[in-house]
Amino acid sequence: MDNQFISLSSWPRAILHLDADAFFASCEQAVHPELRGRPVITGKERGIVAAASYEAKARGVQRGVRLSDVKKICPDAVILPSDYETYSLFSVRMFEILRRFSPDVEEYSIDEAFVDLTGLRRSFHGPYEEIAEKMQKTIQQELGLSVSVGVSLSKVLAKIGSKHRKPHGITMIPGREVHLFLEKLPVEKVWGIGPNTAAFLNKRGITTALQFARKDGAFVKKHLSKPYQEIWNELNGRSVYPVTTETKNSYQSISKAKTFTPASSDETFVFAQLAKNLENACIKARRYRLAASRIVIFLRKQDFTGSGVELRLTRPTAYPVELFELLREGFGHLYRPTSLYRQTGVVLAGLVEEKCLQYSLFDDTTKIEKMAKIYESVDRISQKFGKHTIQHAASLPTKLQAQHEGARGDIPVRRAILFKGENKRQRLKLPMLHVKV
DNA sequence: TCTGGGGTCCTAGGACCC
DNA sequence: TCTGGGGTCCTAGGACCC
Repeated sequence: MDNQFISLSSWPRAILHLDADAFFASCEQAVHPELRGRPVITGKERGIVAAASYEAKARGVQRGVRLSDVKKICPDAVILPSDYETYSLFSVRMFEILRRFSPDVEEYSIDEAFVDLTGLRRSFHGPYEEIAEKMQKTIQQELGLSVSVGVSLSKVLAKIGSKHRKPHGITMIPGREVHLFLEKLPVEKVWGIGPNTAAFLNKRGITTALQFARKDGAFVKKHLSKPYQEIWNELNGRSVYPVTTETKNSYQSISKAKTFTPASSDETFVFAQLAKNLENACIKARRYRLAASRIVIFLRKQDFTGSGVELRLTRPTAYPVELFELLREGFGHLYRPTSLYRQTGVVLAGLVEEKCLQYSLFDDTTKIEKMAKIYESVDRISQKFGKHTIQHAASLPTKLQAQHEGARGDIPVRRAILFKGENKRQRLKLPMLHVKV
């Protein structure tokens, strides 16, 4: 019989995955009742569809489509800019509702969560399916949002469940039925298996999730790395990914990028965009009390090709004033007056906790402390009166030159640019410059 | 398939030390 | 000077995710 999916290694878990349906568009419809029943699209600021309500999807609108094309397919669509602050509020409230049912809630993304339901039937006096129904209903009633839910033995299986029927579905995948879901599922649809691994598996005759799950452990161990061995276990009903309740409080890297239209070759303007990204990234870093020891900056042209540089700092920092000179230098290596640019970006990497910072003998500690105080005030004021109430002059194009000259000689980061690297190329899809200083 | 603006983790190989 | 065995840290690159 096909009961090999019943977990043998430990007490079977009941993991629930919840995924909000057309989340951004649904939030808009919840806030603006007059939009209910109408095709709603968000992403106006970017010129492409970020999210489409089911009414819009029914008319053939898909994510990523250009808004100019949307108007042809669906002339009556309501097109709105994305309002992340509102969506975040809905998100927080949705997670709060889930915590009424179980303390083990993992906030996986703005519109997705995992909940460990194991053992809750007793206190709930009913089957897991009823818990899922009650959650779905509560979220609908209190927030006006539709969600889809999957419940199974592991996170990977629960995800397959929540995707199985959308919108507003509830899909239970008990151990004895796992194979029925996996046999119809192409292996590349499994969470964590991307095009590359799928191509590899296909070459070995594995095209469905079931074929992968049924492959023997020796094969998996021999040909695949740890993440895929874990997925293989999860598909077989052995839960190896825990539901983690801690909310994120640190980062490995922080990046900010912004695309602008029309493209520009104006040096002052493009640099101002870059400086603004740096400021935003630093604001976020300071909020988490982090400082960067490496910075990647990049420029992209109209066809999205472009180039980047990596800058290494002699001392980690999250204060833009210490970095503008470097930024200028790095920018100088990338910028070509004859190119039209569409995007600039900054990545703060090598992040370390502020409290772990050690100053070397050469650092002017009183100066650094002074700067810390200034930025504390800046951050406080920004919080109170909105972002960019206070801004560095370098990100204001007109004042750029004056500020830059004025700042020179006053910058306490002692030097820093290093260079280089083919690295980040893949992730950013950019060639990195080699700059020796 | 990419769009776009975020992120993560894993692995192999080199540098350096004993 | 070379050989060898072992450990640790760092980096670049790869693959995926929402």
